Amino acid sequence: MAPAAAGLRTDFCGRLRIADVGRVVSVCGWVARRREHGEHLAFLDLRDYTGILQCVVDGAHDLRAEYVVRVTGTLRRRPEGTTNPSLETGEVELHECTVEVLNAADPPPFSLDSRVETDEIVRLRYRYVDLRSERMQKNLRTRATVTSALRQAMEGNGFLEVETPLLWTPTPEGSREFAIPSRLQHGSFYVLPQSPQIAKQLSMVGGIDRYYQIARCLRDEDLRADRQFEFTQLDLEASFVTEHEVQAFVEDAVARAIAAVTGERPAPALRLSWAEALERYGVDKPDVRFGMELVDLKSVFAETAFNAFRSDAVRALCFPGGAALGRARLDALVERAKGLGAKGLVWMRVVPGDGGGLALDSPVVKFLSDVEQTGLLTALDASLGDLILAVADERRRACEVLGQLRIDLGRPPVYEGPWRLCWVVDFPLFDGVDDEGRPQAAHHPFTMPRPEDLDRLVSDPLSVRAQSYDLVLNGWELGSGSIRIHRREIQEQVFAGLGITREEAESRFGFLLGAFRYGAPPHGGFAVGIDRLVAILAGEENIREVIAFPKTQSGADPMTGAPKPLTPAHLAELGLRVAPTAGPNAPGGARRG
RNA sequence: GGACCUGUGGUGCAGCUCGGAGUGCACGCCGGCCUGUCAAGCCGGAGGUCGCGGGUUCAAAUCCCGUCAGGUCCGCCA
Repeated sequence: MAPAAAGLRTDFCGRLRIADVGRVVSVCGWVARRREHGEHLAFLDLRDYTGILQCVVDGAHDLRAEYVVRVTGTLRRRPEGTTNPSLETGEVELHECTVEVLNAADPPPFSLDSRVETDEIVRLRYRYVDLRSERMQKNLRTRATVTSALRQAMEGNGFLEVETPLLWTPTPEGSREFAIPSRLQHGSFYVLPQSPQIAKQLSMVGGIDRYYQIARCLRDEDLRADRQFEFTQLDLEASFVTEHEVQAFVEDAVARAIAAVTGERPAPALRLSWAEALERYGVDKPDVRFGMELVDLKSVFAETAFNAFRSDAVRALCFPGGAALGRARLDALVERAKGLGAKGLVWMRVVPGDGGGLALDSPVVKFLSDVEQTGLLTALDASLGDLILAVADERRRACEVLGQLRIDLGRPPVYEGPWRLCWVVDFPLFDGVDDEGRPQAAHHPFTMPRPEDLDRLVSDPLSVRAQSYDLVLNGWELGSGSIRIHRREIQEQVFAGLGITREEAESRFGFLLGAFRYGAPPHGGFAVGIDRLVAILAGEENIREVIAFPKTQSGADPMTGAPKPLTPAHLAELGLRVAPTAGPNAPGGARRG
């Protein structure tokens, strides 16, 4: 819990209470605010990470915001009528104070007051100041609470923490890797690991049995609100387990982390197959906190005369209260659907009908029979004032477009509880084909197919299901995992399915395939995105808010100025020459300061 | 690679549609007054290449083009 104060101070600002009245205490911190009342009275709000304490000081002190000071005085109960219920220390104050300025400070570049939302680039440029804010203090402490709970859970389940290399070997395929030039072998490179995937599998061959690591992963892909170049995963792998045991370990760890922050263990995770998630929610990371599920209307429109609905599939959803949307808003929805790849979008308002029933208001209603209209309303369980959105298209596209519209229209902020964990299982082994018609690995090429689907690996690869699974929290993908292939002949079949030749496989993953000859146990694992988990628990929609020193969307660090050009001497030492077309970072190129 | 939004004293905003003197608000900053405040209060003051470049115009923060930076998203993230 709270550490004992030591060194220059006897106490922390935010922890002093009525019970401490009469004690002579020393506190240290930053000047949060001062209120001066002439030459001989001023109030000084002193801030450390625990909170704020009011100190009554002689007005003659030259104290400014963010000065670092040590205050020694006697704690007393505040005079009648001057308590401040909005402070945890609001019943007490420090008086007869001696103030030592440990360090003066320039005025801060922005207010640390939580009421003012400062532009993020300013906060990032002066991140060391921003970190003093209540928000960042709380977020980083939430993060530490989460990682601590995850470690405890993993160790409680017998997992061994093992570190894996940051300087790894290129394994083309997958996400783009950051390259590190070798000084000792010019022209050769390490890469930073996009995850410790292969290393942890090798640890299983090595008899570690249960491995975990709070691991930094690095991917040179474009950044997003929920994606940074470098991010942190709870990475784990276990031997002699089925996917159910892996999921139980993961769910226990995540539930404990949630409980450590919220005080409450979440309900057990739902389980959905990938196919069911797509059918009901139109995405592979369903947000099951709200309804608006997708409905199959194919049977309603089996014989329809409406050409647009004579399609491979007709899916719809019902947006409660959406009939109030104006025409401009509806047109925007149609455009959104087209932007997502749909041929079109049909909207229908549910309005009062003759004789007290329900009717549809839509440009296409004249093409629909009475039976179809009734069937539609029944299938969607629509009520007066709702808006029905329908897409007719190829099945998967219809589902995916409506799934996105469902999120656009109905989704609460990610951090709004309840915490609804959801396993999505039975992913396909391959997901579509590449430009040359070869199947693409949906997860990664070491994922074990379902045994009953093995015989279709060559004849019908796209129908093969994998022993892989994702964990979803409130519509955010928290992580994914799988049972791995541990037998060489299955691995070769999957490589064959992916169009990877024996020679290619040997050059890319030869060391892994070699290892598998020497007694690889059945094994599987998972990785949990800690930044995302913490962001949700901290009530943030952006993982930058739970990372001490994040990068901007263009991959820059406004505080340090990284990335920067290397000196010619440094480049020469690494045996590198920057191509003249490399842009502003090239030697001699323009570069802002 | 693409779409959309944003850029105005240190900070947060208004001004931009419909061009007319850097005009305004709040916080902060500097100076003065003030012995119970807590977003203290009162008085005075300083502080601006309106992101940058070009164009249109008698005249541009405002209209047009380009560019840079930040954000959200698509592509991308096995």
